[in-house]
Amino acid sequence: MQRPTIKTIAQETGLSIATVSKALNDSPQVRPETRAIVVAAAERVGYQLNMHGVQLRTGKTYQVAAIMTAPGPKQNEWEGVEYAQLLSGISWALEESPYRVSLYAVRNFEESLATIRQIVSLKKADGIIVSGTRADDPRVRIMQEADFPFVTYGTTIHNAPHAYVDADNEQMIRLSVARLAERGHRRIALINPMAELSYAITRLDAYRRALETAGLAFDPALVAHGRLTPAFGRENVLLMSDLPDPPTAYICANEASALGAFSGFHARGLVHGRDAVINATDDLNVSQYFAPPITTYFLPIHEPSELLGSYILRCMEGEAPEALQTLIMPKLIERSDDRLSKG
Amino acid sequence: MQRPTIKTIAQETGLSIATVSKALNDSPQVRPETRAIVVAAAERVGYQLNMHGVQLRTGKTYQVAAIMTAPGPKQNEWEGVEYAQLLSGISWALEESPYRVSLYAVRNFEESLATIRQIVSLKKADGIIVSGTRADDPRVRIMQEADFPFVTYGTTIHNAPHAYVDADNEQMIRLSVARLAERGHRRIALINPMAELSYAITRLDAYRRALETAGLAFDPALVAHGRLTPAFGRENVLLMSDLPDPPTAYICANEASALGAFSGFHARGLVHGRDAVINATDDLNVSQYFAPPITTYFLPIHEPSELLGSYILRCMEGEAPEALQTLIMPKLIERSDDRLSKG
DNA sequence: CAAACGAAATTAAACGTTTTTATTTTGACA
DNA sequence: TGTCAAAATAAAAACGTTTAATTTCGTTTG
Repeated sequence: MQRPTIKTIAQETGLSIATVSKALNDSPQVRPETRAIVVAAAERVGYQLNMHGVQLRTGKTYQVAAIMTAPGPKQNEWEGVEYAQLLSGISWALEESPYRVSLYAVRNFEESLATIRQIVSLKKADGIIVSGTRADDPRVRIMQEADFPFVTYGTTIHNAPHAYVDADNEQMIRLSVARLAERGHRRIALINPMAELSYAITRLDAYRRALETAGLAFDPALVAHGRLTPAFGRENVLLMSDLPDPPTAYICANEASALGAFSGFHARGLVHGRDAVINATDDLNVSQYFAPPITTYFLPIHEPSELLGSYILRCMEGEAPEALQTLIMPKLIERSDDRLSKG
Repeated sequence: MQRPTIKTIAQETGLSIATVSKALNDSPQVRPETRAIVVAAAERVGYQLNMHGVQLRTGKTYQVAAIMTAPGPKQNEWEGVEYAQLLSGISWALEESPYRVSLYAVRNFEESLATIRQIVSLKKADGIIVSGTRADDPRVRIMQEADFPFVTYGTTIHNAPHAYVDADNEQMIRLSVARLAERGHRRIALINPMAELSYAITRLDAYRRALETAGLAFDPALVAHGRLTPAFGRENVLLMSDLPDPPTAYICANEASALGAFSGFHARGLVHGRDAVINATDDLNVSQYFAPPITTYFLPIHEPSELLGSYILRCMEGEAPEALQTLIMPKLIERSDDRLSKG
């Protein structure tokens, strides 16, 4: 037996396929009694909407493109990004809707740009979710110019507003620096993501201002930008601990780099809490298992990701982007005193 | 201007849409010269195939469903699964093909079963990639009975053969146990994934046989099954180190649980290399940043994932599943001696 | 009571392909 | 030059849906 279509229901009920279609779409043009008959018949024959027909007719794809920038196969370094959680959060937010998440894995920024250009021009999706934004992001410009629905995970400085979700990096760094300064730290290192990323800039700005507020000098030697791998964290601890006036605190942008920082401590014979401390900001919450556990600003990844999903839905429905902007403040989890016990 | 279709090309060339379609699909029914004209015209007008038309006409979806079982939003525990890499590997393998990866995030086994049932019965995809297989896996049975193309990441015991990719868990555990036994360990703990998972069984079997070969007794108290979170690793070190005859070696199924095991060492005052050692088997390769780094069987995730992608392609093309089965042997990376230096 | 109206249904066209069937063209051969 | 088969192209139908245009029919209205 063939899969039932609206034609099947039409025959079944003696109505025309147009009426059936309208009935199933809750059109006001069809009488409630008729609708009931149609719905009953649909139920009876086990009708399921065939998306291909809809897609061809309406031009809608019912796909949300998730652009995922994952490093190429050659790089086996862990970056501590829980893309899985991010993607499932989005996917779950779309669960009740007819939309599906279509994955576009790209290797780098240029590829993501090309991919987005293609999706937009060929309408391969109805909406796009993009992460790893740059301050001035050409991808955002492309989508804005095409009036294409999109949400970014991360902010930008574009003048035209767009939907975004992000952690409140500014506040997080500000409080983080203030807290360490309070505890007597005068040399605070910032392990930051790649310099071109929007949140790297936000964090750096906040860092500089917070230092100023605390009356501390800014030293470029205490700031590092790069891919947030353990290797990067380790490397910078090795480098910075050799400075004449080494840092007594490291603010790592994620837990992967924090883990690497620990490895650097180990290599240099530094003891956490005596020689220096490590703080992290992340969404993985794995740092509670470090030895010792460290203080972290923690943002459960499902929060921003579900928000991304619901925002892209609302965005595709035409809602104004101004209403779809959220900065989430991660929660401070203090796992160590973070005062140096010189002894 | 409208997006060009084959109709546009037909007008442009004066040919019929049928000929254009055939020409573009390399049909032998069309003269090479004609094909050249069509291709040139297509190029000129910037023609791009509209998938919706194809999908409606052919019934093919050009989607590969990737079933991803991610724990619900309530569980923030890291499980050290690099789904991102897995998904991108698959996605890259499909890059040259017309297929896209469509993501189906599910919360648990039951949901994955229901999802697969739906995909199969409603033909929502042309192929399925499923991970986390059970020994006797009802999802596999459903797909087999429906003659639906699929590849599993993980083995099963189904009699009918199917395409799969997996790490060679049997050999890995066998060698791992033998290596530790050689180094004088008589009490070797196995931190295993959830008992119902196929690879848990494979590993347990291999473990028992390897113990026997080494002349060591099997002690159920040294085996734990559960979700491979850091919490699980920690918990089991706390438990097992309290045994009258505690283990001197822990084989952790992934690096997340190994990290947790370290945390357990820390809590109990155990020193790695003196009181006990930790080994891991994983695809993350983050254990080189542990303090101290530990010995690991390492399988770069892009290998199995790209294989999954190419296998599902070949499977959808009708290739026999027997030809699409691979066990990959992870590489041993010795980062510590793993002999106990009692002292 | 006929005309006009409005609600609710139907008809028909369209979305862009592929594919089956029909038709035309071509070239070989008698 | 005419015939015929083979080759190349064209015509038409179909996939499942939505929607604009049209028809039907009962009700209101002047």
